[in-house]
Amino acid sequence: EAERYPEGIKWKFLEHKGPVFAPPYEPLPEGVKFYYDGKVMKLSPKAEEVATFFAKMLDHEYTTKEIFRKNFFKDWRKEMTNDEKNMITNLSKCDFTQMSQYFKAQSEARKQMSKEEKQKIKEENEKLLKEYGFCVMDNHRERIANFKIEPPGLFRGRGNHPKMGMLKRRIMPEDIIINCSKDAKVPSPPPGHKWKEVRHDNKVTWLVSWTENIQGSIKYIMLNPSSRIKGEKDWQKYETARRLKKCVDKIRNQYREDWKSKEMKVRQRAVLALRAGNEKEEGETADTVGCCSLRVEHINLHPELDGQEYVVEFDFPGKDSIRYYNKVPVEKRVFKNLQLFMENKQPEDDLFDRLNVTSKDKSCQRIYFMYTFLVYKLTLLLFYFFTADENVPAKILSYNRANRAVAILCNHQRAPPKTFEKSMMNLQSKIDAKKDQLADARRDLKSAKADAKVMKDAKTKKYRLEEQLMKLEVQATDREENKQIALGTSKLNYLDPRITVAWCKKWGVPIEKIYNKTQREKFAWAIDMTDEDYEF
DNA sequence: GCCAAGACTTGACCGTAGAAGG
DNA sequence: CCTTCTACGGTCAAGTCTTGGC
Repeated sequence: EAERYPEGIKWKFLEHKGPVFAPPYEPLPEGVKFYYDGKVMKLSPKAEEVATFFAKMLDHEYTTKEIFRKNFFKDWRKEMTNDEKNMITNLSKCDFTQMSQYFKAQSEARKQMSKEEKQKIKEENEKLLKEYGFCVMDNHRERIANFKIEPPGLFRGRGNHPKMGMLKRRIMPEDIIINCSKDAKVPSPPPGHKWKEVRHDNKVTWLVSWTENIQGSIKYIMLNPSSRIKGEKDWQKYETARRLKKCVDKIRNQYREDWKSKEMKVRQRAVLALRAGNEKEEGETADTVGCCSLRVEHINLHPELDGQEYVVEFDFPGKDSIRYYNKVPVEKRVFKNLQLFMENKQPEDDLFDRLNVTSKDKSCQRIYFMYTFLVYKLTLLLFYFFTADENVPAKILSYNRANRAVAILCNHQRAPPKTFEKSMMNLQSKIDAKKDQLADARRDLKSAKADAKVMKDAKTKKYRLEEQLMKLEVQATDREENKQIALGTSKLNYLDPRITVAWCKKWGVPIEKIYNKTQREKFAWAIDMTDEDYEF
């Protein structure tokens, strides 16, 4: 309901306190020794700090990887004095165990702190949040998402990242660009320091930015998802998806026609159907692909497989190097086209070689709406799975099942929780105990026939136990089905929250059962505007 | 018109507060 | 009340998509 701004203008007034910097390095106590080639060695403060980054990760698999060790050692040497450089020439001769043990002891001590000490820390955090965690954007006090600057450490790329282990340097005020409005009070840099720049750009949403040294990319401090500026954008996303709903059939018919096109490029575009997977700089990042950047080696074609015709077998590393493996039956025309695209190519050649994903080719534009399409498709899918069970736990199960169907489609997997089996067994024994109780209650009820009051009590008890048992059983089903599925991403990013809100209202499910506090804050706009007849 | 830089969204992972269980 | 477990939220890497400068 707030005033709309002209195209591109994101705000008129913006004031904040600037970022919170990582705490300065605290040198190790005298007693904690570092050994090189079996001999004690006192490191210079800079070299010591970088050494502690490695020591802190000693138990992690990263420190066994060759690329990680090589990158770390190279960057570590840059921080050493000449003497240290001459002395320390082999990482394998470095002994970080005392450092590592010291940090473990510290974290143990933190756990053992008294209630009062923990309370004190909590209060300090709250104070910091209160002071730096909010800004004023136009007429609202808004929560900032990440007001703390990322501390220095070793870069942890995912998958086979060529830069893993490199030193992520400490960010100083001199690296920081502050963005605020001209009429706002400019945050003051820490004493003795200056900001790199103060600018007043209301065509962007960020408050603070800096350039990180690993990829040379820019990092930002922005607002929380609960903020107006994020909420409006989110809302807009779902509105675009709703508009897509109106023309999706036309688009589909068009690309089905294009499967027959004389022009290879048009065919490729039509088989691809949507755009995902930008080009990446080789050697700068892990080797992962999206559908535009699929290579011949990532698919296998089976004219027949397990009783199905025209099956495409996908096997490729996707975002975060998560493996995508799936066998998908496709229409004959798609299959034949894929065969054509693979002809006379090497495994490492691009499957869709005629499409330039970065080009502004107008004829390709209509397929350039990856999120929109996902949002559209997934929201419909959620809707499709909704059912109306009579009790609330069963309704929630059915909601989660719908959510799960979406997550599976998106390949949102998770490693089963470490304690999964155990917690499942615990739950099962609770169910068994409940069943025993219920059997007892049923027996009591039978033998209570004579006395009306006793019988009434027994009935209530039986009913209550049945209710509790049902809840436990539903919980067990839900947990079992969710073993390897991560619901968060699809719930937070792809499913129109208004559908969820409408569903909750329609079936009398409290919204807190579906969205936790953070999620309710993020979707406040949807909760406010939606009634039970909302249609996507 | 191209494309690198910039902006913004998505996503896995991890530590821990606080709920649940004993 | 103490211990155990798990959901939550923070963190930051890794994507997508837009913009602006040449």
